[in-house]
Amino acid sequence: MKDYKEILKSYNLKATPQRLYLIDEIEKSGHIDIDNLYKSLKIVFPYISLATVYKNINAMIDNGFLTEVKIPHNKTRYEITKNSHAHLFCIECAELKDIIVDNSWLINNTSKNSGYKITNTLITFEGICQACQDKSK
Amino acid sequence: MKDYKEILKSYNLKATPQRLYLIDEIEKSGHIDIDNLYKSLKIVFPYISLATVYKNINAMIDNGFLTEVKIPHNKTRYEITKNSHAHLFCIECAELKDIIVDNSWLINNTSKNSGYKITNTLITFEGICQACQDKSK
DNA sequence: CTCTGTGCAAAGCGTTTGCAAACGA
DNA sequence: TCGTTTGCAAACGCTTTGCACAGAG
Repeated sequence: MKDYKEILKSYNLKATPQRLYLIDEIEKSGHIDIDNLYKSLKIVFPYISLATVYKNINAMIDNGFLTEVKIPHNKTRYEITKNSHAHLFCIECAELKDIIVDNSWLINNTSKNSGYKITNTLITFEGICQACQDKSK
Repeated sequence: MKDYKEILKSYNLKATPQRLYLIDEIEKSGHIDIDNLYKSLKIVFPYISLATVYKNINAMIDNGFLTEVKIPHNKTRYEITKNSHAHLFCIECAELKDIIVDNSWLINNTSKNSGYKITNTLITFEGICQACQDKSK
C-alpha cells in the first residue's frame, strides 16, 4: 500500500485507516462502484459503515481528488482524478478501461463552432471487449 | 403537435393522450429531465401520475425510441434517439445542446488500439456557453 | 485537548411495483 | 371484448443526515 497520508493532508482530510484503504482500493481497481468498495473495506474493517464510505467518497469528489464516472444503464464508478482520458466500456462484461485519445482537434473545433469555453471533455466508447468477442466464437 | 401515433404503433405501444404529449414535450425541449416532464404533463393532465411518466419513459427507452443522457453531477435527461451526435453542457446554466462532430477518426483509431468492437460513442463537452460568458463580463 | 471522522439508525429521494379501474384497438 | 395503460399507494434501493462516541493531530 502506497503512502497516501501526504495526499490526504494536502486536501485537509485526516489520514484515517479507512481512508487510506479506500484510496488504495480505488487505485488498485482503477474504477470501482460503491458496493464493491464497501465489500472490500468490510474485509479489513468489519464494522465500517456504508455511510462512512459515502462521506469519504463525497469529500474526495468535492475537493477534486476523485472523479465520478457515470455510465448509461450501469452503476456509477469512481476513479482517482487523472489527466484527460477516455473510457472504454464493455456492454457485455461491464469492464471499464482507460484509454488515451488525442482530442485536441475535437475541442478546438467544437469551441470554434459553438462559442463554448470548453473546460472538460468526456468520451466513453461502448462496445465489446476482445475477451467477450473471443468468448462468443 | 405532430402526429406520433404511427411512431407509437410501430413500437407496439398504444397511442394514449399522455404518451402523445410526453413525446411532444421531449421533442420540443430537446432534452428534458423527469421533473420538468412531469410538471409539463400535469398542466394538461392534472391527475397524471409520476409512475406513469416513468413507465412510459422506460418503455420507450427499452425499445430504443428514447435515449437516456447522463451528466456528471446533474439530473439524467431524455432525448429522442437520433443519429450519433455529441453534447455540449454548460456548467453554469445547465443548458444541454446537441452538436455534430466527426468522430470517425476517433472510433477507427480506438478500435485499432483497443481491440474493442465499438458500437456507440458518447461525447460530452463541459464548459461555459456564450450567454453565460457574456453575463460574467 | 480540540475538532474531525466513524458507526449506527433514521430520514430523504428518486424510481419501481402491484392492483383495480379506465381506456385503446 | 381483451389486453394494455393509468393513477394511486406502498415498497424499494440508493444516498444523506443527525448524533454520540472514538480517534487523529
